Amino acid sequence: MSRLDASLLADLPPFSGMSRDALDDMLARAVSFRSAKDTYVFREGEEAHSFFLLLDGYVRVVKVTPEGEQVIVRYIATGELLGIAKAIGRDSYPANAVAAVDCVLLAWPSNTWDAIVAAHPGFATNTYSMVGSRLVGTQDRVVELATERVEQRVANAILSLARETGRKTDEGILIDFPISRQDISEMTGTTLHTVSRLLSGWDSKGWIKGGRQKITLVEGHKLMMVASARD
Amino acid sequence: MSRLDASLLADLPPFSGMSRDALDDMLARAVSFRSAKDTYVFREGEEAHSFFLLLDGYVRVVKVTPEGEQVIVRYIATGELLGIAKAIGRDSYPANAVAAVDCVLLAWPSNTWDAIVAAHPGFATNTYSMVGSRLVGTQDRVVELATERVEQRVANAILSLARETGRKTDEGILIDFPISRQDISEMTGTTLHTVSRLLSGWDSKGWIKGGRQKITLVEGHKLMMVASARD
DNA sequence: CCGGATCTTTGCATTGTCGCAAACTGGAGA
DNA sequence: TCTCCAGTTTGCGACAATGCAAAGATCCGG
Repeated sequence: MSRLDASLLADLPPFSGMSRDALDDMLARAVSFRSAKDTYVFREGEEAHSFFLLLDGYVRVVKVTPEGEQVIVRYIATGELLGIAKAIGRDSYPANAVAAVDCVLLAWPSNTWDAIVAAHPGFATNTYSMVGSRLVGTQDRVVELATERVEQRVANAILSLARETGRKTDEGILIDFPISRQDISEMTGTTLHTVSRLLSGWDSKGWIKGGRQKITLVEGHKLMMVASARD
Repeated sequence: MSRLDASLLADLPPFSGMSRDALDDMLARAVSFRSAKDTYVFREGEEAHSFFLLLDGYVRVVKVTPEGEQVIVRYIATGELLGIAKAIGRDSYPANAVAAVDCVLLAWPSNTWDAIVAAHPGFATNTYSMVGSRLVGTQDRVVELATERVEQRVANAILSLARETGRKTDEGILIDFPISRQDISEMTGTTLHTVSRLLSGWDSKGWIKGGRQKITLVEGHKLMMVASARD
């Protein structure tokens, strides 16, 4: 396994404002590991033994209903924390985390949380404000689901994915991990059929470029019009 | 204004595990005030000058969309904290807070947050785990909106309200603040018409007892059947 | 390079929910 | 007590979105 260096962490939001020594200390307490595409990083209900930093890749956070329907709660991008149940006073994970691509992660045992927070108050502050952002973001999602139509929600989902995880190509902004119509439907509370109809419509207008588990945003402003249209 | 005693706080979740001296200290930093029914405790976007404890009453947390539609994010019950923007690294409130009935609150200036947290780590821990619960609860709400039908969501909303704020009467469990069909629709992402149809249907079956801004849950298990019906 | 699994597209019938309109009702204030 | 108004109920037509079904496209492994 390769040596890890504090400079890997220095630029990541969870560690902003922390000294090099502090980063070394954090790193010394962590274990690095890989998670292959489509394998679980952790599962809902499982005891929260660790919390994680995603060093490379993308992770899907998924909830499953009693009826077996899946809902994608969020995507975790490279550089973000996940599984921080202990930080919010829970001792089991509230959702499943699945690698959307081959991933590299750092793991800290949950029982080191208190010591880490005590030693690195800046890390604690960063983490709590991230939790706050997620709460606010999730509330916005509730508002969206409660008030907008499917078409608008799907447009918003694609715009968000492009913004947060987009990679520039010569055709437009490509969502840089495999994402199916089914995934989009699980993000927006609809069916893969409806998503497919919408995307193929936008594709034929040249606003996006679709493909198998692939979406390229070509004309973002057109989708923004769709997302905010009164009707 | 009446004298406040630390015993008022001792039994409330935000202060659990804190010493009498600590409670006195918290209380000494706070200001008590009243908020009449339908007045704002704070508004979305406003600078988060204070955070609050609801000593008596109920507060509605509401978001408004650009199109002017309202969404009720949550109800705050007696004994809960609200407006803790500073705790999660925000300097403005992310939603509106409106008194659902005449309320009594305590307010702490936001700039005392750091000092309070430093002096009372137990309070900080309690607060962060409350934020965590709200995040998990809000995520569950996303799952519900994404997968369940209106009928189930309305049933769930009533069951939750009855559980969290219900008062036992001879007819059943009464939601003990004025709540309109419109309010229920703004909690569940539907229209007051649809809510009215559902409630009057359940009323005629004897499962609930409706009234003007009033709902009494009579046969909770029947609503639970509705809430979890496959179809 | 072929076969099969997976993902996507599309047509059609069905329906849950909305939007509009109008009538009804109960309670607060004059 | 009467009046008025906010809140509630209900009918009906419209439509967005679903569910089902089948065909088409794309990729991966042998």
